Amino acid sequence: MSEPLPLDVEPDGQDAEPADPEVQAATKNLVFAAAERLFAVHGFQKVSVRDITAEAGVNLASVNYHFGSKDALLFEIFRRRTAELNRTRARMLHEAADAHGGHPPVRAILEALIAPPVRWMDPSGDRRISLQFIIRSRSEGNEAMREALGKDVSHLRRFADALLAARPELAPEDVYWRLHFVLGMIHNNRFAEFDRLHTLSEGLTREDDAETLIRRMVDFAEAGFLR
Amino acid sequence: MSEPLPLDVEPDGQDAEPADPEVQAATKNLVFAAAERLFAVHGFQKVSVRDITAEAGVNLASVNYHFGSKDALLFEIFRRRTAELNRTRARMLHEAADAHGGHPPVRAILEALIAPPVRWMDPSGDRRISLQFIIRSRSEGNEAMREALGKDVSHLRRFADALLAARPELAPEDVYWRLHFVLGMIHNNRFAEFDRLHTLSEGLTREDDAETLIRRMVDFAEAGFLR
DNA sequence: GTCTATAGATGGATAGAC
DNA sequence: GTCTATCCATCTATAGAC
Repeated sequence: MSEPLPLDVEPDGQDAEPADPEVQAATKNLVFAAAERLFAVHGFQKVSVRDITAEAGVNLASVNYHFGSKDALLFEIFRRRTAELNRTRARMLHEAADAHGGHPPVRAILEALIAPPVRWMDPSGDRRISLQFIIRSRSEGNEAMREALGKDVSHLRRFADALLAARPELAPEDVYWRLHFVLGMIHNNRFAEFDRLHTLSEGLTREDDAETLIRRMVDFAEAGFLR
Repeated sequence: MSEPLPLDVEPDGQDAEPADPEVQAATKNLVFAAAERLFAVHGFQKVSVRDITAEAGVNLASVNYHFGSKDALLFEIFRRRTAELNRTRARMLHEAADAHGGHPPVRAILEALIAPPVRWMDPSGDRRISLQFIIRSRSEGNEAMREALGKDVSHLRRFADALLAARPELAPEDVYWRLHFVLGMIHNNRFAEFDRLHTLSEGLTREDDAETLIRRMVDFAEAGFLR
Protein backbone atom coordinates (compact mmCIF):
# COMPACT_ATOMS: atom_id res chain seq x y z
CA MET A 1 0.00 0.00 0.00
CA SER A 2 2.00 2.94 -1.15
CA GLU A 3 1.12 4.07 -4.67
CA PRO A 4 -0.55 7.48 -4.64
CA LEU A 5 -4.11 7.49 -5.94
CA PRO A 6 -5.77 10.69 -7.09
CA LEU A 7 -8.61 11.94 -4.94
CA ASP A 8 -11.10 13.30 -7.41
CA VAL A 9 -14.13 14.70 -5.71
CA GLU A 10 -15.85 14.41 -2.40
CA PRO A 11 -19.61 14.17 -2.93
CA ASP A 12 -20.67 16.26 0.02
CA GLY A 13 -17.51 18.21 0.72
CA GLN A 14 -16.05 21.36 -0.73
CA ASP A 15 -13.06 21.47 -2.97
CA ALA A 16 -12.38 25.17 -2.56
CA GLU A 17 -9.99 26.37 0.11
CA PRO A 18 -11.70 26.10 3.48
CA ALA A 19 -13.56 29.19 4.68
CA ASP A 20 -13.02 29.82 8.37
CA PRO A 21 -16.29 28.43 9.79
CA GLU A 22 -16.03 25.27 7.73
CA VAL A 23 -12.43 24.28 8.23
CA GLN A 24 -13.34 21.42 10.56
CA ALA A 25 -15.99 19.96 8.31
CA ALA A 26 -13.77 20.27 5.25
CA THR A 27 -10.90 18.40 6.87
CA LYS A 28 -13.23 15.75 8.22
CA ASN A 29 -14.74 15.28 4.78
CA LEU A 30 -11.33 15.02 3.17
CA VAL A 31 -10.42 12.23 5.57
CA PHE A 32 -13.76 10.52 5.03
CA ALA A 33 -13.40 10.54 1.24
CA ALA A 34 -9.77 9.45 1.22
CA ALA A 35 -10.47 6.60 3.61
CA GLU A 36 -13.48 5.38 1.65
CA ARG A 37 -11.51 5.38 -1.57
CA LEU A 38 -8.44 3.63 -0.19
CA PHE A 39 -10.45 1.06 1.73
CA ALA A 40 -12.60 0.30 -1.32
CA VAL A 41 -9.62 -0.25 -3.58
CA HIS A 42 -7.08 -1.93 -1.29
CA GLY A 43 -9.07 -3.46 1.55
CA PHE A 44 -9.34 -2.45 5.17
CA GLN A 45 -6.34 -4.10 6.74
CA LYS A 46 -3.94 -3.03 4.03
CA VAL A 47 -4.64 0.69 4.43
CA SER A 48 -2.98 2.46 7.34
CA VAL A 49 -3.98 5.70 9.02
CA ARG A 50 -0.80 7.14 7.55
CA ASP A 51 -1.96 6.23 4.02
CA ILE A 52 -5.28 7.95 4.63
CA THR A 53 -3.92 11.19 6.00
CA ALA A 54 -1.27 11.34 3.28
CA GLU A 55 -3.92 10.87 0.58
CA ALA A 56 -6.15 13.49 2.18
CA GLY A 57 -3.27 15.91 2.59
CA VAL A 58 -3.90 16.42 6.29
CA ASN A 59 -1.86 15.61 9.36
CA LEU A 60 -1.62 12.20 10.93
CA ALA A 61 -3.60 13.08 14.05
CA SER A 62 -6.73 14.06 12.10
CA VAL A 63 -8.24 10.59 12.04
CA ASN A 64 -8.18 10.21 15.79
CA TYR A 65 -9.26 13.77 16.42
CA HIS A 66 -12.29 13.70 14.11
CA PHE A 67 -13.35 10.06 14.34
CA GLY A 68 -11.77 8.65 17.50
CA SER A 69 -10.02 5.72 15.89
CA LYS A 70 -9.41 3.97 12.59
CA ASP A 71 -12.16 1.46 13.37
CA ALA A 72 -14.64 4.19 14.23
CA LEU A 73 -13.84 5.91 10.94
CA LEU A 74 -14.50 2.67 9.09
CA PHE A 75 -17.79 2.19 10.85
CA GLU A 76 -18.97 5.74 10.18
CA ILE A 77 -18.37 5.35 6.45
CA PHE A 78 -20.10 1.98 6.50
CA ARG A 79 -23.10 3.29 8.41
CA ARG A 80 -23.61 6.30 6.17
CA ARG A 81 -23.31 4.40 2.89
CA THR A 82 -25.49 1.45 3.85
CA ALA A 83 -28.14 3.84 5.18
CA GLU A 84 -28.17 5.65 1.85
CA LEU A 85 -28.41 2.43 -0.12
CA ASN A 86 -31.11 0.89 2.03
CA ARG A 87 -33.15 4.08 1.97
CA THR A 88 -33.12 4.11 -1.83
CA ARG A 89 -34.08 0.47 -2.01
CA ALA A 90 -36.89 0.90 0.52
CA ARG A 91 -38.27 3.86 -1.40
CA MET A 92 -38.29 1.91 -4.66
CA LEU A 93 -40.04 -1.01 -3.00
CA HIS A 94 -42.57 1.35 -1.47
CA GLU A 95 -43.27 2.97 -4.83
CA ALA A 96 -43.67 -0.43 -6.44
CA ALA A 97 -46.18 -1.40 -3.76
CA ASP A 98 -48.15 1.80 -4.31
CA ALA A 99 -48.22 1.20 -8.05
CA HIS A 100 -49.63 -2.30 -7.63
CA GLY A 101 -52.23 -1.88 -4.92
CA GLY A 102 -49.91 -3.04 -2.14
CA HIS A 103 -48.87 -6.26 -3.88
CA PRO A 104 -45.93 -5.65 -6.21
CA PRO A 105 -44.99 -8.44 -8.63
CA VAL A 106 -41.70 -10.33 -8.35
CA ARG A 107 -40.05 -8.28 -11.06
CA ALA A 108 -40.72 -4.94 -9.36
CA ILE A 109 -39.40 -6.28 -6.03
CA LEU A 110 -36.22 -7.54 -7.65
CA GLU A 111 -35.74 -4.21 -9.40
CA ALA A 112 -35.95 -2.37 -6.08
CA LEU A 113 -33.28 -4.71 -4.71
CA ILE A 114 -30.95 -4.69 -7.70
CA ALA A 115 -31.23 -1.31 -9.39
CA PRO A 116 -29.88 0.99 -6.64
CA PRO A 117 -26.51 -0.74 -6.15
CA VAL A 118 -25.99 -1.28 -9.88
CA ARG A 119 -26.74 2.39 -10.58
CA TRP A 120 -24.04 3.26 -8.05
CA MET A 121 -21.63 1.17 -10.12
CA ASP A 122 -22.29 3.18 -13.29
CA PRO A 123 -18.92 4.25 -14.70
CA SER A 124 -20.27 7.70 -15.47
CA GLY A 125 -21.15 8.34 -11.83
CA ASP A 126 -19.08 9.00 -8.72
CA ARG A 127 -20.62 6.38 -6.45
CA ARG A 128 -18.64 3.37 -7.66
CA ILE A 129 -16.20 3.71 -4.80
CA SER A 130 -19.00 3.77 -2.24
CA LEU A 131 -20.47 0.55 -3.57
CA GLN A 132 -17.10 -1.20 -3.61
CA PHE A 133 -16.67 -0.08 -0.02
CA ILE A 134 -20.01 -1.61 0.99
CA ILE A 135 -19.32 -4.89 -0.79
CA ARG A 136 -15.86 -5.16 0.78
CA SER A 137 -17.22 -4.53 4.26
CA ARG A 138 -19.34 -7.66 3.96
CA SER A 139 -16.27 -9.87 4.18
CA GLU A 140 -13.55 -7.64 5.59
CA GLY A 141 -15.40 -5.43 8.05
CA ASN A 142 -14.62 -5.26 11.74
CA GLU A 143 -16.70 -6.61 14.59
CA ALA A 144 -18.99 -3.56 14.81
CA MET A 145 -19.77 -3.79 11.12
CA ARG A 146 -20.54 -7.50 11.25
CA GLU A 147 -22.87 -6.86 14.15
CA ALA A 148 -24.59 -4.08 12.22
CA LEU A 149 -25.02 -6.43 9.27
CA GLY A 150 -26.97 -8.71 11.59
CA LYS A 151 -29.49 -5.98 12.32
CA ASP A 152 -29.56 -5.12 8.64
CA VAL A 153 -31.77 -8.21 8.39
CA SER A 154 -34.65 -5.89 9.29
CA HIS A 155 -34.03 -4.16 5.99
CA LEU A 156 -34.12 -7.43 4.03
CA ARG A 157 -37.25 -8.40 5.95
CA ARG A 158 -39.39 -6.14 3.76
CA PHE A 159 -38.05 -7.70 0.58
CA ALA A 160 -38.48 -11.23 1.86
CA ASP A 161 -42.08 -10.50 2.91
CA ALA A 162 -42.87 -8.93 -0.44
CA LEU A 163 -41.47 -11.94 -2.29
CA LEU A 164 -43.34 -14.36 -0.05
CA ALA A 165 -46.57 -12.49 -0.78
CA ALA A 166 -45.85 -12.38 -4.52
CA ARG A 167 -45.26 -16.15 -4.70
CA PRO A 168 -47.59 -17.61 -2.06
CA GLU A 169 -47.62 -21.01 -3.78
CA LEU A 170 -43.89 -21.48 -3.14
CA ALA A 171 -42.54 -23.03 0.03
CA PRO A 172 -41.11 -20.18 2.14
CA GLU A 173 -37.66 -21.75 2.29
CA ASP A 174 -37.54 -21.74 -1.52
CA VAL A 175 -38.18 -18.01 -1.49
CA TYR A 176 -35.46 -17.38 1.09
CA TRP A 177 -32.89 -19.44 -0.77
CA ARG A 178 -33.64 -17.66 -4.05
CA LEU A 179 -33.33 -14.31 -2.34
CA HIS A 180 -29.93 -15.50 -1.11
CA PHE A 181 -28.95 -16.34 -4.70
CA VAL A 182 -29.97 -12.87 -5.91
CA LEU A 183 -27.92 -11.24 -3.17
CA GLY A 184 -24.98 -13.31 -4.34
CA MET A 185 -25.42 -11.96 -7.86
CA ILE A 186 -25.39 -8.42 -6.48
CA HIS A 187 -22.39 -8.85 -4.18
CA ASN A 188 -20.32 -10.26 -7.03
CA ASN A 189 -20.29 -6.89 -8.80
CA ARG A 190 -16.76 -5.99 -7.80
CA PHE A 191 -14.03 -4.38 -9.86
CA ALA A 192 -11.90 -7.54 -9.87
CA GLU A 193 -14.79 -9.75 -10.96
CA PHE A 194 -15.79 -7.41 -13.76
CA ASP A 195 -12.18 -7.37 -14.95
CA ARG A 196 -12.02 -11.15 -14.91
CA LEU A 197 -15.27 -11.44 -16.85
CA HIS A 198 -13.98 -8.87 -19.30
CA THR A 199 -10.87 -10.98 -19.89
CA LEU A 200 -12.83 -14.20 -20.22
CA SER A 201 -15.27 -12.74 -22.72
CA GLU A 202 -12.43 -11.03 -24.61
CA GLY A 203 -14.00 -7.62 -24.22
CA LEU A 204 -17.58 -8.59 -25.01
CA THR A 205 -18.90 -7.69 -21.54
CA ARG A 206 -18.22 -4.01 -21.28
CA GLU A 207 -20.27 -2.46 -18.50
CA ASP A 208 -21.18 0.61 -20.48
CA ASP A 209 -24.65 1.14 -19.12
CA ALA A 210 -26.13 0.50 -15.68
CA GLU A 211 -29.68 0.11 -17.00
CA THR A 212 -28.63 -2.66 -19.37
CA LEU A 213 -26.93 -4.58 -16.58
CA ILE A 214 -29.97 -4.08 -14.33
CA ARG A 215 -32.18 -5.55 -17.03
CA ARG A 216 -29.84 -8.53 -17.46
CA MET A 217 -29.77 -9.19 -13.75
CA VAL A 218 -33.50 -8.78 -13.22
CA ASP A 219 -34.23 -11.03 -16.20
CA PHE A 220 -31.99 -13.74 -14.81
CA ALA A 221 -33.29 -13.46 -11.24
CA GLU A 222 -36.94 -13.25 -12.29
CA ALA A 223 -36.60 -16.44 -14.32
CA GLY A 224 -35.30 -18.20 -11.23
CA PHE A 225 -38.31 -17.05 -9.22
CA LEU A 226 -40.96 -17.84 -11.78
CA ARG A 227 -40.06 -21.40 -12.63
CA MET B 1 -7.16 -12.59 16.84
CA SER B 2 -6.40 -14.47 19.98
CA GLU B 3 -9.07 -17.01 20.90
CA PRO B 4 -7.82 -20.56 20.58
CA LEU B 5 -9.60 -22.65 17.99
CA PRO B 6 -9.48 -26.43 18.08
CA LEU B 7 -7.59 -28.07 15.25
CA ASP B 8 -9.59 -31.17 14.51
CA VAL B 9 -8.05 -33.15 11.73
CA GLU B 10 -5.56 -32.60 8.99
CA PRO B 11 -6.80 -34.23 5.76
CA ASP B 12 -3.45 -35.35 4.45
CA GLY B 13 -1.36 -35.29 7.60
CA GLN B 14 -0.93 -37.70 10.47
CA ASP B 15 -2.31 -37.18 13.93
CA ALA B 16 -0.09 -39.77 15.60
CA GLU B 17 3.26 -38.75 17.08
CA PRO B 18 5.70 -38.17 14.23
CA ALA B 19 7.83 -41.14 13.22
CA ASP B 20 11.41 -40.15 12.59
CA PRO B 21 11.44 -40.05 8.78
CA GLU B 22 8.24 -38.04 8.64
CA VAL B 23 8.87 -35.37 11.22
CA GLN B 24 9.42 -32.67 8.61
CA ALA B 25 6.31 -33.46 6.62
CA ALA B 26 4.18 -33.71 9.75
CA THR B 27 5.24 -30.29 11.01
CA LYS B 28 4.74 -28.77 7.59
CA ASN B 29 1.27 -30.27 7.38
CA LEU B 30 0.37 -29.00 10.84
CA VAL B 31 1.32 -25.48 9.79
CA PHE B 32 -0.55 -25.83 6.52
CA ALA B 33 -3.75 -26.97 8.23
CA ALA B 34 -3.60 -24.39 11.01
CA ALA B 35 -2.99 -21.58 8.54
CA GLU B 36 -5.81 -22.65 6.25
CA ARG B 37 -8.23 -22.82 9.14
CA LEU B 38 -7.28 -19.48 10.71
CA PHE B 39 -7.19 -17.68 7.37
CA ALA B 40 -10.59 -19.09 6.37
CA VAL B 41 -12.23 -18.01 9.61
CA HIS B 42 -10.56 -14.68 10.39
CA GLY B 43 -9.18 -13.39 7.10
CA PHE B 44 -5.63 -13.11 5.88
CA GLN B 45 -4.48 -9.84 7.34
CA LYS B 46 -5.87 -10.50 10.78
CA VAL B 47 -3.94 -13.74 11.27
CA SER B 48 -0.28 -13.47 12.23
CA VAL B 49 2.47 -16.01 11.88
CA ARG B 50 2.42 -16.20 15.66
CA ASP B 51 -1.26 -17.18 15.62
CA ILE B 52 -0.54 -19.93 13.11
CA THR B 53 2.41 -21.47 14.90
CA ALA B 54 0.61 -21.28 18.24
CA GLU B 55 -2.42 -23.05 16.78
CA ALA B 56 -0.23 -25.69 15.16
CA GLY B 57 1.77 -26.19 18.34
CA VAL B 58 5.09 -25.62 16.61
CA ASN B 59 7.75 -22.96 16.96
CA LEU B 60 7.56 -19.51 15.45
CA ALA B 61 10.31 -20.09 12.89
CA SER B 62 8.52 -23.03 11.23
CA VAL B 63 6.57 -20.95 8.75
CA ASN B 64 9.65 -19.32 7.30
CA TYR B 65 11.65 -22.52 7.36
CA HIS B 66 9.09 -24.67 5.58
CA PHE B 67 7.38 -22.13 3.32
CA GLY B 68 9.75 -19.18 3.02
CA SER B 69 7.32 -16.49 4.12
CA LYS B 70 3.76 -15.90 5.24
CA ASP B 71 2.76 -14.86 1.72
CA ALA B 72 4.32 -17.96 0.21
CA LEU B 73 2.41 -20.11 2.69
CA LEU B 74 -0.81 -18.38 1.69
CA PHE B 75 -0.11 -18.92 -1.95
CA GLU B 76 0.73 -22.60 -1.52
CA ILE B 77 -2.57 -23.26 0.25
CA PHE B 78 -4.40 -21.30 -2.42
CA ARG B 79 -2.71 -23.12 -5.27
CA ARG B 80 -3.33 -26.57 -3.87
CA ARG B 81 -6.99 -26.01 -3.05
CA THR B 82 -7.94 -24.28 -6.29
CA ALA B 83 -6.17 -27.01 -8.26
CA GLU B 84 -8.21 -29.66 -6.44
CA LEU B 85 -11.46 -27.80 -7.02
CA ASN B 86 -10.80 -27.07 -10.67
CA ARG B 87 -9.75 -30.65 -11.32
CA THR B 88 -13.02 -31.95 -9.88
CA ARG B 89 -15.04 -29.49 -11.91
CA ALA B 90 -13.18 -30.30 -15.11
CA ARG B 91 -13.71 -34.02 -14.59
CA MET B 92 -17.45 -33.55 -14.08
CA LEU B 93 -17.68 -31.41 -17.19
CA HIS B 94 -15.72 -34.00 -19.14
CA GLU B 95 -17.99 -36.80 -17.95
CA ALA B 96 -21.06 -34.76 -18.88
CA ALA B 97 -19.64 -34.23 -22.35
CA ASP B 98 -18.98 -37.95 -22.76
CA ALA B 99 -22.51 -38.78 -21.66
CA HIS B 100 -24.03 -36.43 -24.23
CA GLY B 101 -21.96 -37.05 -27.34
CA GLY B 102 -19.69 -34.07 -26.73
CA HIS B 103 -22.51 -31.56 -26.30
CA PRO B 104 -23.69 -31.49 -22.67
CA PRO B 105 -26.92 -29.60 -21.91
CA VAL B 106 -26.96 -26.43 -19.84
CA ARG B 107 -28.04 -28.26 -16.70
CA ALA B 108 -25.13 -30.69 -16.77
CA ILE B 109 -22.65 -27.85 -17.31
CA LEU B 110 -24.05 -25.90 -14.39
CA GLU B 111 -23.92 -28.98 -12.20
CA ALA B 112 -20.23 -29.44 -12.97
CA LEU B 113 -19.64 -25.83 -11.97
CA ILE B 114 -21.80 -25.77 -8.85
CA ALA B 115 -21.74 -29.24 -7.31
CA PRO B 116 -18.03 -29.54 -6.37
CA PRO B 117 -17.79 -26.38 -4.23
CA VAL B 118 -21.18 -26.98 -2.61
CA ARG B 119 -20.22 -30.55 -1.73
CA TRP B 120 -17.13 -29.14 -0.03
CA MET B 121 -19.46 -27.02 2.09
CA ASP B 122 -21.38 -30.04 3.37
CA PRO B 123 -21.48 -29.82 7.19
CA SER B 124 -20.76 -33.53 7.48
CA GLY B 125 -17.49 -33.21 5.60
CA ASP B 126 -14.11 -31.74 6.46
CA ARG B 127 -13.66 -29.54 3.39
CA ARG B 128 -15.74 -26.58 4.53
CA ILE B 129 -12.66 -24.74 5.70
CA SER B 130 -10.93 -25.22 2.36
CA LEU B 131 -13.87 -23.74 0.49
CA GLN B 132 -14.09 -20.75 2.80
CA PHE B 133 -10.39 -20.23 2.25
CA ILE B 134 -10.84 -20.20 -1.53
CA ILE B 135 -13.77 -17.80 -1.40
CA ARG B 136 -11.91 -15.43 0.93
CA SER B 137 -8.86 -15.40 -1.30
CA ARG B 138 -10.94 -13.95 -4.11
CA SER B 139 -11.22 -10.62 -2.30
CA GLU B 140 -8.45 -10.72 0.29
CA GLY B 141 -5.64 -12.53 -1.46
CA ASN B 142 -2.23 -11.04 -2.09
CA GLU B 143 -0.77 -9.94 -5.40
CA ALA B 144 0.41 -13.42 -6.41
CA MET B 145 -3.04 -14.86 -5.80
CA ARG B 146 -4.79 -12.17 -7.78
CA GLU B 147 -2.43 -12.78 -10.65
CA ALA B 148 -3.13 -16.51 -10.46
CA LEU B 149 -6.84 -15.79 -10.56
CA GLY B 150 -6.24 -14.05 -13.87
CA LYS B 151 -4.82 -17.23 -15.40
CA ASP B 152 -7.63 -19.20 -13.80
CA VAL B 153 -9.66 -17.79 -16.67
CA SER B 154 -8.34 -20.70 -18.71
CA HIS B 155 -10.28 -22.97 -16.38
CA LEU B 156 -13.52 -21.02 -16.85
CA ARG B 157 -12.88 -21.02 -20.59
CA ARG B 158 -14.10 -24.62 -20.86
CA PHE B 159 -17.34 -23.80 -19.07
CA ALA B 160 -17.96 -20.69 -21.12
CA ASP B 161 -17.37 -22.60 -24.35
CA ALA B 162 -19.67 -25.41 -23.28
CA LEU B 163 -22.43 -22.94 -22.42
CA LEU B 164 -21.97 -21.06 -25.69
CA ALA B 165 -22.32 -24.35 -27.56
CA ALA B 166 -25.35 -25.38 -25.55
CA ARG B 167 -27.18 -22.09 -26.25
CA PRO B 168 -25.99 -21.08 -29.75
CA GLU B 169 -29.08 -18.92 -30.29
CA LEU B 170 -28.06 -16.58 -27.46
CA ALA B 171 -25.80 -13.59 -27.97
CA PRO B 172 -22.37 -14.53 -26.54
CA GLU B 173 -22.35 -11.59 -24.14
CA ASP B 174 -25.62 -12.83 -22.65
CA VAL B 175 -23.97 -16.18 -21.93
CA TYR B 176 -20.94 -14.53 -20.32
CA TRP B 177 -23.06 -12.29 -18.09
CA ARG B 178 -25.19 -15.20 -16.95
CA LEU B 179 -22.08 -17.21 -16.16
CA HIS B 180 -20.97 -14.22 -14.08
CA PHE B 181 -24.28 -14.32 -12.20
CA VAL B 182 -23.90 -18.02 -11.45
CA LEU B 183 -20.38 -17.46 -10.13
CA GLY B 184 -21.82 -14.81 -7.85
CA MET B 185 -24.31 -17.31 -6.47
CA ILE B 186 -21.46 -19.71 -5.74
CA HIS B 187 -19.13 -17.17 -4.15
CA ASN B 188 -21.87 -16.03 -1.79
CA ASN B 189 -21.82 -19.37 0.03
CA ARG B 190 -19.87 -18.10 3.02
CA PHE B 191 -20.42 -18.84 6.69
CA ALA B 192 -21.50 -15.28 7.46
CA GLU B 193 -24.01 -15.18 4.61
CA PHE B 194 -25.51 -18.54 5.58
CA ASP B 195 -25.88 -17.29 9.14
CA ARG B 196 -27.57 -14.12 7.97
CA LEU B 197 -29.98 -16.06 5.77
CA HIS B 198 -30.66 -18.39 8.68
CA THR B 199 -31.59 -15.40 10.87
CA LEU B 200 -33.73 -13.82 8.17
CA SER B 201 -35.67 -17.01 7.50
CA GLU B 202 -35.99 -17.72 11.22
CA GLY B 203 -34.34 -21.10 10.88
CA LEU B 204 -36.13 -22.27 7.74
CA THR B 205 -32.97 -22.42 5.63
CA ARG B 206 -30.89 -25.03 7.37
CA GLU B 207 -28.12 -26.29 5.13
CA ASP B 208 -28.59 -29.90 6.08
CA ASP B 209 -27.78 -31.48 2.77
CA ALA B 210 -25.39 -30.48 0.02
CA GLU B 211 -27.36 -32.26 -2.70
CA THR B 212 -30.52 -30.33 -1.85
CA LEU B 213 -28.68 -27.02 -2.07
CA ILE B 214 -27.06 -28.07 -5.34
CA ARG B 215 -30.50 -28.84 -6.77
CA ARG B 216 -31.83 -25.47 -5.61
CA MET B 217 -28.91 -23.61 -7.13
CA VAL B 218 -28.94 -25.52 -10.41
CA ASP B 219 -32.70 -25.04 -10.71
CA PHE B 220 -32.36 -21.31 -10.23
CA ALA B 221 -29.39 -20.93 -12.57
CA GLU B 222 -30.85 -23.16 -15.26
CA ALA B 223 -34.05 -21.09 -15.32
CA GLY B 224 -31.95 -17.99 -15.93
CA PHE B 225 -30.22 -19.66 -18.87
CA LEU B 226 -33.29 -21.13 -20.48
CA ARG B 227 -35.54 -18.10 -20.62
C1' DG C 1 15.24 -29.41 12.30
C1' DT C 2 13.93 -26.95 16.32
C1' DC C 3 13.92 -23.39 19.35
C1' DT C 4 14.83 -18.72 21.73
C1' DA C 5 15.96 -14.18 21.24
C1' DT C 6 15.94 -10.30 18.68
C1' DA C 7 16.52 -7.34 14.74
C1' DG C 8 14.12 -4.18 11.85
C1' DA C 9 9.92 -2.21 10.16
C1' DT C 10 5.37 -0.55 10.66
C1' DG C 11 1.23 -0.02 12.89
C1' DG C 12 -2.42 2.97 15.93
C1' DA C 13 -2.69 6.33 19.13
C1' DT C 14 -1.43 10.49 21.88
C1' DA C 15 1.19 14.37 24.26
C1' DG C 16 2.19 18.90 23.94
C1' DA C 17 3.69 23.09 21.34
C1' DC C 18 1.51 26.50 18.56
C1' DG D 1 -7.97 22.61 15.30
C1' DT D 2 -3.57 21.54 13.55
C1' DC D 3 0.80 19.71 13.52
C1' DT D 4 5.27 17.33 14.88
C1' DA D 5 7.45 14.12 17.55
C1' DT D 6 7.12 10.08 19.88
C1' DC D 7 5.37 6.19 22.66
C1' DC D 8 4.39 1.55 22.66
C1' DA D 9 2.48 -2.60 20.74
C1' DT D 10 2.84 -5.91 17.18
C1' DC D 11 4.30 -7.74 13.09
C1' DT D 12 7.59 -10.60 9.79
C1' DA D 13 11.81 -12.47 9.30
C1' DT D 14 16.26 -14.17 10.74
C1' DA D 15 20.55 -15.12 13.45
C1' DG D 16 22.60 -18.31 16.22
C1' DA D 17 22.65 -21.77 20.11
C1' DC D 18 21.45 -26.52 20.65
